[in-house]
Amino acid sequence: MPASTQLRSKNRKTTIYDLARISGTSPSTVSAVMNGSWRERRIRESTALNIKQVAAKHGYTPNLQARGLRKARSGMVGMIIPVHDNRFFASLGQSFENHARERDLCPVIASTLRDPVEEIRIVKTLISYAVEFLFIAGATNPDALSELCGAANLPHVFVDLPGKHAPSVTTNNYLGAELLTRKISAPNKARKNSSIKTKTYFLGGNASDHATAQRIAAFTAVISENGDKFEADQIISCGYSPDKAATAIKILCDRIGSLPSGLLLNSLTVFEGVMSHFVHLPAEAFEHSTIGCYDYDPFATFLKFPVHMVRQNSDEMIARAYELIERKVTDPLVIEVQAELIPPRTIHKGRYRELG
Amino acid sequence: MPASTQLRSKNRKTTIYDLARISGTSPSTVSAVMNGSWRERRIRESTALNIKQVAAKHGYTPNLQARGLRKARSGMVGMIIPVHDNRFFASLGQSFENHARERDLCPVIASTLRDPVEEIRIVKTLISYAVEFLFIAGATNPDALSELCGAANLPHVFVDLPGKHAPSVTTNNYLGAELLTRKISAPNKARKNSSIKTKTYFLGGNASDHATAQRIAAFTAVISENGDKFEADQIISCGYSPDKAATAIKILCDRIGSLPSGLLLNSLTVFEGVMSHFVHLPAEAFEHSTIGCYDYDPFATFLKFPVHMVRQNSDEMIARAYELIERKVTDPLVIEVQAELIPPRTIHKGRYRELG
DNA sequence: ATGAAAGCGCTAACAA
DNA sequence: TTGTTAGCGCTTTCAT
Repeated sequence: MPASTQLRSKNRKTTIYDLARISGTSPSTVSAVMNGSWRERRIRESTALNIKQVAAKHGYTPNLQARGLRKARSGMVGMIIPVHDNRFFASLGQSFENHARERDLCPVIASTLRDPVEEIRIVKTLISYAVEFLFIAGATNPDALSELCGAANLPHVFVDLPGKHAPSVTTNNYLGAELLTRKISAPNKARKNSSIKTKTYFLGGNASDHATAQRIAAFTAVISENGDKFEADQIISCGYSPDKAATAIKILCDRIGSLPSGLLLNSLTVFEGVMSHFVHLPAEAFEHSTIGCYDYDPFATFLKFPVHMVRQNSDEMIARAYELIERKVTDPLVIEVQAELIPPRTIHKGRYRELG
Repeated sequence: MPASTQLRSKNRKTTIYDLARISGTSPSTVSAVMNGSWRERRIRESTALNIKQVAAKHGYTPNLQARGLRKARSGMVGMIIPVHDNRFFASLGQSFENHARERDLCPVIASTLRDPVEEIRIVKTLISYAVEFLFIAGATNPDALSELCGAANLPHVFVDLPGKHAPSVTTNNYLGAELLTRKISAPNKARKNSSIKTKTYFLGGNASDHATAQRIAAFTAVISENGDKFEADQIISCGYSPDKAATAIKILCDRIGSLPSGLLLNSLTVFEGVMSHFVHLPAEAFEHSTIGCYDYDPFATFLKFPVHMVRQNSDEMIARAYELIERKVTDPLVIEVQAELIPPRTIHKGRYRELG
């Protein structure tokens, strides 16, 4: 076939120049029509309509990289989370995305697997893609990330784990843990004068991480205010992995000869590990024990023994984070969102009701 | 301050031109150094080193939009899923991301909320951002998406729910449901001659969706092969919402006067809804009933009554999908990945063991 | 071993 | 009401 009638390469996508040529107009007119600014450019309705039809017919899609390059804003917004495969972070991600779409932004969610090196690499990548702002959830090294963002002039807010150099939205860990500890230690008071041991334990997490530290503070405060003596061995920070938790609970049970009267599990993964030990215990073992978990899984509220859970309000956290961004807040203030206590719904205990 | 010494606007980011000026070299040299192609361009090691230092000092980050525009490939890869907040899809997302990072690609995961219109909008957006390929999980309208991708010359593979115009990786729904149905209907045979009702029910999902259809086919096949008569009322497709499931199970229990002897729940959300009814039932109600669920939650395996679960192998599904992309497969072949049967680990029934 | 210059597709002055 | 044109920051021949 002669060069003059050669078809455009099957692989090259239609551009505004093609559309301009085909519709007998100019690239800038097409541009205005395609990006919706044609009314204020006073382009005739008929022209716009025609161009739109041509565009549809040729399956035109705008090149957002080119647009982003030119406008120096990409239309993308970023969020980093430790993992997708976790109820809490998945909810945060879902909320982030819903809010982004309401604003016609393209959400990009990346997971860091809690690796500080990867975390930095990912933030650099997002900066390179010119995301317009960044939410940072569960950062391992908030300050380093703030520095990166600062250099790139990138507005950012911390979620869940706070940072010192940008605004943060966190759960009110202290209050949540306080309420939870009351639930699991309250029954102890009742049998204060009985022969039953009344010691309550906190299991899981790293005492050095901010959220855990706050929860431990609340835990010890509640224990102490009962007049009970608080001992250091009541805190067992064995990390978050199910395996570590399984080992830790086994050792504890062996040592004290029974389940503790109260047990606060610091995450679902910890709970999962603990369950793999519980499976070996007889039903009676749970009679004088109350379990609480800081985090929520619907099925965990339906176990044989009552479990008090805390559900974080991920949607409100994200809503607040957007507010901070939109108000252009950059001071390192911390907004605390309240978590919700979910009562046990243990089956075979009569009607569905709050046991706590 | 005189214009000549004016500092660059705090807001403008450093470019290769700045770096070239500062290091006394040229943009193309800087470009080669920054994108790693400097060895084959035979740039002196010392030059490269110097440029790298200058870049680091000025906090340079490449503009990936510009690079993408120029190279006509963005370095991003896309995946759409119905929701983030779901164990299975979250796992798929996590695997997708891990594999992408291994290949130095930037993963973009977007959720459609099972809305066909949103689904199309999102794919168009990803096309506009020039993602290099697309994984489509749980599509509501696979064919429309294939058409879009085809027009944009975008390689894509379907995951979970297959498409007709591109390769797919699905779970072997038939086999999974077959195994599961055997588990929950096997006990019935044992009491074949007793007075206990032996009817087994399938609850949840939409009979029209591909995965559910396959599972129902397996379910009916297993039921029938026992010589039991199969009746249409044994399939209750009430959708996926917990509320609908709660209502459906209540109606069923009221109608037959007890729990069915076997019950296959088609998703975790369905199971969740069913639980909110179970909570009203006495312990004895479960004695002659076996429950199975197509999907997995660790805590659901620890309930008072035994629950057989199916866990889909999300990581292998994603690995296969990458293989298809990398082999440039475009034929609509379907690869089936096998799901795993997870036995109950009900507590208070003796040692941790497989009950099934 | 390095530099100059064209151009990726788009937007936004500025012209007309 | 519409067209012309100069870049956005980068890669990539082609020179040197």
